[in-house]
Amino acid sequence: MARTQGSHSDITGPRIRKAALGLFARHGYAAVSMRQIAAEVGVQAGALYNYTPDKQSLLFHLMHEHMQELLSAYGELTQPENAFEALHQFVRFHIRFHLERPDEVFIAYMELRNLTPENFSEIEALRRKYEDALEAILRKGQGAALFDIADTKVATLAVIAMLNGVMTWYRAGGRLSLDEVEQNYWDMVRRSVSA
Amino acid sequence: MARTQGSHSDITGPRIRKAALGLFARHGYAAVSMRQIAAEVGVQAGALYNYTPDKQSLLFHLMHEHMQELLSAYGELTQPENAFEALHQFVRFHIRFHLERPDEVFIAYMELRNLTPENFSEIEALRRKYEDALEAILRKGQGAALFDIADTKVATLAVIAMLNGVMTWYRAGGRLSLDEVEQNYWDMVRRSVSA
DNA sequence: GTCTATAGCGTGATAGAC
DNA sequence: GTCTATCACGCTATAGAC
Repeated sequence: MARTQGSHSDITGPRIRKAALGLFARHGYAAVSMRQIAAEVGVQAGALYNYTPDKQSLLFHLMHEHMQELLSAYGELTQPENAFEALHQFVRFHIRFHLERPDEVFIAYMELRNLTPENFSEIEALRRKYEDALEAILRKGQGAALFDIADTKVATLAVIAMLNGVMTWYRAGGRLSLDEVEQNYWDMVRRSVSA
Repeated sequence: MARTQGSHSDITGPRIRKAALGLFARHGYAAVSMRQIAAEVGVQAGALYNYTPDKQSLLFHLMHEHMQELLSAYGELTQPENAFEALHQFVRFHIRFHLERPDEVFIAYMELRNLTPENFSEIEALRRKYEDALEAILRKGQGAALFDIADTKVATLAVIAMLNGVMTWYRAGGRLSLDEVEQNYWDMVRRSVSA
């Protein structure tokens, strides 16, 4: 399987990131060595440094790309005028997007402390932008008397935390279908903020 | 500060666990060395092995003790007959207990993958017992028509996930008092499951 | 019970051949 | 672009003096 010689600039890079993604998610950034990543790709450890200046950049790249994709995917949705519908769309989007990327999500939440301070700030800013999108919906619905929320910031974080919980237990092919899961969470989120 | 000789069997053990707790919470189990823990306690690395057979046992001990305390503290509460009141008590207990032990909670959630399979199973069983306590409340309230829940298992995990979210942002002395935080979350939890 | 010293190994990253 | 070889260092855990 693994070639021992030759040029693969176009495919080795993605394969390294994919291997790092899986290993970081499974064992944690600090517990994974560059040699392990190289072995999974089928190259020697030194070859990795043709694609990343260091291990930290590998982690940052994965997290940054994930957050950018999250924001751009959500940004492409057309926002319903009605805040109630907008919240419904957010809930469905959040669950579906995150369940499709378990490794990326896991890393984005668990490995924040292994980023350098500069890298941490950058990722944190992106995460904040996503939270702000939800908070804007809650504020709008509160203004329209659709919602009854004591504190929109707390509610924003509570809703996201509740939705993130689905990652810890949902497995495709389990007792509940994805649609049923979405319906379950939407029922709870809707009622938790409704007037 | 650090003694260089002498006997301290009665105090060094707890100090090691306390140092490990803080370092594991801040930097992660895999990223913390026995030398770092020893330095914080003020002894040499070799001395740690008078108190723990290895690093893994240190982690397991911290997580196991935390889960035991959680279960015993909750078990000491007198359970209200009314499921609505029982849920209210659970929410307040969960928030208060967890906010009092940020390091222990952080480790209990983040370091599960760094446990050996045997140790993982043991911790997981304790966590499951705690979840079962909440699920029993939801089932009881559902039976009494106090709650309207599509799936009690999903609701159990959703409520705990929502409540755990408070750990990521609450800081004593911040904008909201502990009582206000409890009230906010209780409002949301109550409505999310109410008939 | 703590120390010093060290065994045995793994780490991230680099140099130079091909 | 990948290889082999290596540097310089850190790691867990142990041995034996005190």
